[in-house]
Amino acid sequence: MINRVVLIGRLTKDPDLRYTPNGIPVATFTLAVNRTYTNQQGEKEADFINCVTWRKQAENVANYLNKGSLVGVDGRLQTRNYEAQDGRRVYVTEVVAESVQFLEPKNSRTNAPEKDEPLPSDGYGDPFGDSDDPIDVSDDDLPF
Amino acid sequence: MINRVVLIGRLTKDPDLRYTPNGIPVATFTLAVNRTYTNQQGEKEADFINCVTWRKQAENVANYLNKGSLVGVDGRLQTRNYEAQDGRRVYVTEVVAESVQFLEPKNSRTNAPEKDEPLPSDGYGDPFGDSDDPIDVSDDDLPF
Amino acid sequence: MINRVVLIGRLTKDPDLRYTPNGIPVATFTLAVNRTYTNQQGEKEADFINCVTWRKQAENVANYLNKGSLVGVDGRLQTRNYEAQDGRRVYVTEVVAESVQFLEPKNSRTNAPEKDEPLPSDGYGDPFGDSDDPIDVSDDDLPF
Amino acid sequence: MINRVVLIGRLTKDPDLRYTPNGIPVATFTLAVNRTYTNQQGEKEADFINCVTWRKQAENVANYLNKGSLVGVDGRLQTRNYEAQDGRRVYVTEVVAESVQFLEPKNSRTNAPEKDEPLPSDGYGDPFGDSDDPIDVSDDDLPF
DNA sequence: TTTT
DNA sequence: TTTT
Repeated sequence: MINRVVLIGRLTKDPDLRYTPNGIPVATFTLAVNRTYTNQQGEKEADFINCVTWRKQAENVANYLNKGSLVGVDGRLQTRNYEAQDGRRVYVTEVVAESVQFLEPKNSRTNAPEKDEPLPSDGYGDPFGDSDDPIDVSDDDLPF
Repeated sequence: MINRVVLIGRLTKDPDLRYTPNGIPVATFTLAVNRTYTNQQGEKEADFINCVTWRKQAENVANYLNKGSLVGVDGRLQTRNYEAQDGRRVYVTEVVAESVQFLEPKNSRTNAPEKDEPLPSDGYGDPFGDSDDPIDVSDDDLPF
Repeated sequence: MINRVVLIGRLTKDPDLRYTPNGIPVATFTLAVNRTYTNQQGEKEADFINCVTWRKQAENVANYLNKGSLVGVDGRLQTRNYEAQDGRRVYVTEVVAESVQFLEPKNSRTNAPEKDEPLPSDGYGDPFGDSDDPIDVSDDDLPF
Repeated sequence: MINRVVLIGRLTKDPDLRYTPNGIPVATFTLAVNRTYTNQQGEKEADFINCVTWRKQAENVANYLNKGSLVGVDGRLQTRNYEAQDGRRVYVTEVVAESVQFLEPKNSRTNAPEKDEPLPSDGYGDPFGDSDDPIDVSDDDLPF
């Protein structure tokens, strides 16, 4: 069925690069997408949208983007859920970025090798949290 | 900035119609959007995407759609957060449906007047939950 | 660069299935996409958009769709130009349908074998015209 | 019905600003959208897509963009046709840009007052040609 | 050259 | 908490 998302926005922080147990690169990042309308209080004028990308694209994202980079994303919406430490079920809606277009002159990141840590052996965790909650996602679930 | 979502899917249950304190209709519904690829286990083959729509469109959705209805949605992604009963902050990503296209022969719902209950006076609550958590959204935040 | 089109509309006539010299199936069809606004005269209330699709998708389109079928299309815009019989250059803007979603209960076409004629040996012609103008498109130009 | 186009590309030349007989601004421009795939010959690697925009957006486009400017466009596909000088009917497919996002630091154009000539009194002509063919489009047909 |  |  049709499921299409197109966004232009800026990374709220440096992208996060990890690897599945099988060695497939996964990059996650959050886009701030400014709204066109302004509310009366002038507050909450952006949406913050979590994105995931895989393989070569993931490596490019990690190598060439950083906090503040302007990008275009073409992808699709995905929902998943996982069990948090406290046993609650957490529901996640995120964009799987099939293509990421860099909209600024190349500005290669200074290497941040601490980002290249492997994933926990049983999944890719909560890619947008600070914790490392394992979740039930394996290589079999890779979207492409 | 560009923020565009287009979906085709089926309502997972009847839409929910409420009203803001100022009397503006808000309908919420969840779309099951089947994925094109199939994972090896044959499991989790759909995404479940929460949608909101306002005003006339909200009333049409409530009047003409029900569980299982096939629709096309053109809209944008929105993020919000609100405080749950237990004090945790809950982050929500949903689609604001600017237009909803009905893709099946009209099949007017039998009236379900219990759906037309007003919202709590301080916001439109957690539109996708069963509870009535008030959240800090007022008429000033209406997207159009 | 980002180039994305999503449409819902009805086929203005039966799709046209041809083959490149190398045997790759190409289906073309035109979608009538009704406009949401109505002009004062009530005239010209639809856009008529030419679409192309390739390979397996082309065969499915030819086998399962006909005049009046309702479909969703996810694809991209493409421009090409070719020389007409009278020497003029003709510019074409069309949608390359990467995915076509059938939105109506299967209603398998009665076979129309005269549609399955091969393309002229030097290209796929003007797929939306009645003539068979050869154009400078070869298998090398296939978009996927 | 759903009709959505999102593009990122560069203006192939300065935008063209005109006015309808009723004084409504119309800007036209062509976007070069680079393809992601490369054909074997390395030729024809972009699509050239005609766009129209109206009113305030038209004036902004004319004031702030020029040849080479990078923009994002969110809009819809439109088809029209008009009679050429030689009596042939010309079919046009173009994008009505509902929003145009400037993707480069402001670089205000030097005024090009010769662009601000009014339209012929009976329509907005062939906005992408060099000629001034009148066509049967009046203010009544304005899309918004 | 246009669909329900 | 999920639709055909």
